[in-house]
Order: sequence, then structure tokens, then C-alpha cells
Amino acid sequence: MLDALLSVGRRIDIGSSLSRTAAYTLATLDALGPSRVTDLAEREAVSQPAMTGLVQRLQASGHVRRDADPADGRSVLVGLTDAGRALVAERRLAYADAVARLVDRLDADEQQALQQALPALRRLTELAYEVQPMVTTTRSTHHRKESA
Amino acid sequence: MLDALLSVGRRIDIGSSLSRTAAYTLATLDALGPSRVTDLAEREAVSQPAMTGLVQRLQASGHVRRDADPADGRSVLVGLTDAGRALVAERRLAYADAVARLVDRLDADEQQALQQALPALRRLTELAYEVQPMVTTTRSTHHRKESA
DNA sequence: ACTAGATATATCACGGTGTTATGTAGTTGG
DNA sequence: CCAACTACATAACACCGTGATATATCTAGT
Repeated sequence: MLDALLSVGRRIDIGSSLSRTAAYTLATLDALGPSRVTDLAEREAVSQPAMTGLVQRLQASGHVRRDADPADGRSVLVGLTDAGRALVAERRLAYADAVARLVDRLDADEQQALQQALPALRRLTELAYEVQPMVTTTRSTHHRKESA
Repeated sequence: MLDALLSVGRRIDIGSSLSRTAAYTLATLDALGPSRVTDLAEREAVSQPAMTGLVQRLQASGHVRRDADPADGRSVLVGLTDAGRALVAERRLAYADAVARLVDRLDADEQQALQQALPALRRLTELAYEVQPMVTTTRSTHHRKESA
């Protein structure tokens, strides 16, 4: 049913040179704050070495910082830099715009059906992540008003 | 505000060792029949060299065949083998099961909202692909494609 | 028919992304 | 203290993508 339908996201492509995992990792860091490499790896469903490498590249590009964890000498706390936060915000806007451009081309009744399915879709996302609700609100700097 | 919601698909992971693009390429071949490398590349939004490489790997793994195009000596017609068709069918089932397991955990009203949004989601997918309706023919028998 | 240009695919060099296996340093508890 | 565990890094490898470019074929103008 929903089969391949949820692949829409795959076709929404924003210019940015970020990989899918990189983008989601930054978004996660924005939502959850500084996190450990292993936690990020688990959340993004990639191996720990993959996340280590990604974090290194993101650090090289200035989007994240790696700080020592005062509570555990083995651990590293990965956090967004201002540039990282800015990139997350920028991509969020670009993505929302892209989706909006698609949704605008739907009929009124289709749009309404989507609108009413939003809570279900949101829950679906939560369930897919199998973790606490993904805080999609940019609580870092400014708030974006959600329009219907 | 569908924003990150459409990322659900990203978390639905079937065991199979196919890359995202490989999986979609096989599905496309199942839906459209033998296609040229360039057409596949455009449809999957990757470069032609990337598709050439992917097709080579898929051929090596026995999932596609490459036949000469009788109408154009430069061209190659890529088509599914029986193994390729079987893999597509298998993945379709696995994916449907995974989605169903998620949807089952929604409330009845959420499920109904999703159900009613299905046409809209379908249209959204079509629009995202910006091409003719994706023939999601469930049964993977034989498909015939009218030439232009 | 010849030839210039367009087209379809392949190849090359390169870097990002992922895997498993393994190493190293820090933590934990008997 | 020391063995086991944990967090991260590294190595070796394959895959996936890019742009630049080569080769063969098709198309059209002359």
C-alpha cells in the first residue's frame, strides 16, 4: 500500500552537498544536543566506524565540534557549531519549500487528505525511529511558524 | 510540514544488500521493461557513469542482462533476469510487511486518515518523479512497454 | 558518400560512505 | 590490582557517486 510511496523524500533533492546520513545526523544533533558517536551511529542506523568517519568529515567542514566528555574519558561529545546550526536551518527551509512546491500542485481535496493524515505520518516517523519523538522544531535560534 | 516526515522510508530497512538506487532501478526495470542506461540514470537521478557502473554490478550479480539495442548500435538495453524479477518481488513483499507492521501500531483513526491520504501520497510520488505514473504493478510477471 | 556534430555508453581518477575486523585507551567491579 | 567491558579510532575493502574524457554509432548537411 504505502509500499514505495514513502520514497518521495528520496526525490526531494536540495542542492547541498550533504549526504543523507550527514543531513539527518546534523538534524539529530540540532534536536538532541551534543551526543556521543555511538549513540549517533545507532540512531542513524550505521556502524560506529561509519559515524566516526562522518563526524570527522563534518568536523573538517566546520559543522560539528568534538569535545571531551567530562563524565567519561573514552567518550566524545559531538555538537553543532554555529555553521552547523545554520546549515540545518537552511536545509530545513529548502526542504520545506521543495515539499510545499509539490503539495501546491495537488488538488484541494488531496491537500486536505494529506493535512488530516499528518498526525498519522508523524506517528509513523516516530515508530520508525523507535525512539523518543523527534523534536522537529528548530529550538536553537528562531522559530518557524508552521502554516497549514 | 511534511518536512522530515517523508523520511520514514529511510528507516524501513530490509535485509537485502542492495543499495537504494539499485533497488529502485530494479523496480523501475520491472515496471517499464528493458531500458537504456541513460534513461535509467535520468530516472534515478544519478550520472550516466554511475548507472553504467551499477548496471555492471547488477549484471555481475545476475540480476540484469544487457542486450544490444536492435534499433541503435550505441545503445544497450538493460533488462531484468528471472533472478532480478524474483528479487524485486521479494523486496516488495518485505517492504510491504515492514510498513504493515508499522501501520498496525497506529490507532484506527490514524490508519483511516492514512488510507484516505493514499491517493494524495501517490500523486505526490508521481509529481516527485516528474514522469509518467510509476506503474507499481504488483505482480511481477511480464511487462510490455510501448515504444515512442 | 563524406564529414561534422550529436548521442550512448564506457573508462578513468578521485572522494565520500558503508562494511567487518581489530587496536587502544578509559571505565568498572570483583 | 586486574580482567572484562566500553567508546572510539584505524585499516582494508567494496560500493556509489562525481566530472572529464574516449570510443563507437547515428544523423544531417553538402
